[in-house]
Amino acid sequence: MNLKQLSAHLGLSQTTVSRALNGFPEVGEATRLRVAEAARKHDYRPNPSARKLATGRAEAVGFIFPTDRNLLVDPHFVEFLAGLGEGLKAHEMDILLSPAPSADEASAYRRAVGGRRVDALIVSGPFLDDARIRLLEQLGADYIVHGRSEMGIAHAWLDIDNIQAFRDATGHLLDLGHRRIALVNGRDEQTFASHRRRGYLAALQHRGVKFDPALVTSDEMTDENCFRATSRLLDAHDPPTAIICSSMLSVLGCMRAIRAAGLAVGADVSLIAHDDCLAFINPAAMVPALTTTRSPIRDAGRRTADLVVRRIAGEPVADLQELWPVELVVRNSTLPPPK
Amino acid sequence: MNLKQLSAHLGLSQTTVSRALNGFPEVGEATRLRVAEAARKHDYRPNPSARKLATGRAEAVGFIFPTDRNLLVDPHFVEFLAGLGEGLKAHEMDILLSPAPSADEASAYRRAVGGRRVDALIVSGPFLDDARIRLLEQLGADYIVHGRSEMGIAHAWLDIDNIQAFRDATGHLLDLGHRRIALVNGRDEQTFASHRRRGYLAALQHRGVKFDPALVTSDEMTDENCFRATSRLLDAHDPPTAIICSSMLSVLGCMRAIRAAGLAVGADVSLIAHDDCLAFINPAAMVPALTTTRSPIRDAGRRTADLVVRRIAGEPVADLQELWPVELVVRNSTLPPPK
DNA sequence: TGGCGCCTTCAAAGCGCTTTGAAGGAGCAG
DNA sequence: CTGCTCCTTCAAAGCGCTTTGAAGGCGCCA
Repeated sequence: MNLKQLSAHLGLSQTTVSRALNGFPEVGEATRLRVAEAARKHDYRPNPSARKLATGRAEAVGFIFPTDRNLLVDPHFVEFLAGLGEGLKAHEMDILLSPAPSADEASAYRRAVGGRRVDALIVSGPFLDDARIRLLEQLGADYIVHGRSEMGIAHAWLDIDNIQAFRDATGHLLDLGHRRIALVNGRDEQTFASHRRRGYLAALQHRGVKFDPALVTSDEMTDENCFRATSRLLDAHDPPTAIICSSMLSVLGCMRAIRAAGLAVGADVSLIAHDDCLAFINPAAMVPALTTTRSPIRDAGRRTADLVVRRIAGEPVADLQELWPVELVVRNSTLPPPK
Repeated sequence: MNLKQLSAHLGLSQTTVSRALNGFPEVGEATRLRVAEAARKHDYRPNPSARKLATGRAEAVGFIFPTDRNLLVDPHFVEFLAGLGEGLKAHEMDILLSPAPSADEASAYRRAVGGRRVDALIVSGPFLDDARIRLLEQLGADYIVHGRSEMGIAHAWLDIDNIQAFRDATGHLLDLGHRRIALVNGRDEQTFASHRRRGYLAALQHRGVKFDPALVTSDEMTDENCFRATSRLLDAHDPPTAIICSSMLSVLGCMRAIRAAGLAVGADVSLIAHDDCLAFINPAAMVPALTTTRSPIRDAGRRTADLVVRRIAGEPVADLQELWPVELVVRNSTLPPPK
């Protein structure tokens, strides 16, 4: 059943039916009801390709994900995408997924934009200086960043306040009496890692605690890397009494390392991780229950859908920048340092 | 730059240019070269919506993923999708992602099919009796299953040989002298779990080892569930000396439970897990290195792309069924049982 | 030289929708 | 009853591509 058939069936023109269905004001109320009823009865669905061709919009948002980099963040992507999809559904938009190896990333972006397959793109896991953003800007494409970059290009973004989050986490540990606090962080080029480091430093400075560079590690956030980093930290001659880890997925590596060193999480070494609320990993159910900085990444995805729709509608990027506060959830893994 | 402009520029008709670009035989070789050259020079890319409208194809494959079920499998989806995307790119097809809560799943499938947004759908993580397959069959849609169902409906599928895999794993443990072998498995309704159980049983039977139902658990494969299941198993009066776990992601829970019971992985309790080769979790790097049954899920995704394209082209489902053997990789977590 | 067939190219008709510009009809003031 | 406005509906022109059916040009054979 297409528009032509439907309108013939109704004895109306395609124009009127189309307008009735799309909520234009110049259609009589009685007519609109008749049309809506008939459309439902015949399960009429406009052909998306035809609509796209006529309107020039793609009715889809592109998400290009690296297949060989940021390996750990995969689950985060999924959770974010779940939210994004939920949010986009309300706008009848789809997600177009293009996996691409990082070497090919640029061409994947070009293909998506040049091929008019999408109306906008989502940039995820941004770097302080991000080549993708530069490229999209140059191509004149609409996009929105989950996170932020700091390269002097104003863009639409939605980010959590990583600085505040890690300032609070560090502050909490300082309150408990810790002075040797380690930060097991992501790569420095990534904005989130940089911000977390800044928050950590700000808290130390605020309390006048001297910063020891040996207590900060930065690397791809894998379970293995965190295990090693933690082992090294604990083996040092003046080991930390508390550790803040940038990811729930890799904090398991920290916990293993703490136990492998014959220490107890909480009693001997306090532990905090950032929790994006991945569905399959629950800090409250760990032993001991883990103190976290918490911000559901799925909510961010859902909200990003709204922002991207507004961006496509032409809202200026300056109005499309949101910073979300992060909650500190204190559980049992943070205790005063041992005497 | 569109077809009209390009053909005007070349002094040719749209027909000829279109055919030249799409490799039809009735175009002179010289003309074809001229056209290809001009297309490249002007970076001409056909408008996908227009092409879709004209051909009636969507040039996209749909993937509907549950946002509230199978929580653990998210990372598997990503890895599979990475492969699928790689494979589809060669055919200039896209992946259309629709997250949907399981309650809404049917409507998501209907929307994808009825809305002609996709040419085919991928069904992932199938159940022995799967409502999605029933629905797609009823809608007359093309689809391919990653895994299999067993409901008397012939469908296209690509699956790994879970029966063989777990028969081999169990056989390996029996060879080492184990007799109390536990299986920490997924939910029984899922085909992969059912097959693994079958393989496990077949190996026991083959060696004449009596099956003890108390040694088999089946539940959603989360880290937490596996931790609990393993703890319970080890607490029982006649605990297993070996455990086979259905997932790399949750085997960490098993390892924690083994250690929490004061036992050593390998020396006290042998451990095998199935490894889908997720990028961020590496059995060889664990301590001890984990024995696994191994089959890269990304390869499966890549191959599925080919199968789905062939399905769309009209190949009968009977020709589109592939069973992949699974490799047993013996590492350090499987040793003879303690005396 | 005429006629046949093949190779190449073309004009034009869709594909199913949106949207412009215009027309029909009802209601009201003059 | 006429003329005007406003409300509703319509016919038709795209959107950019594919594909059908037809025609032009050429070599070849008789």
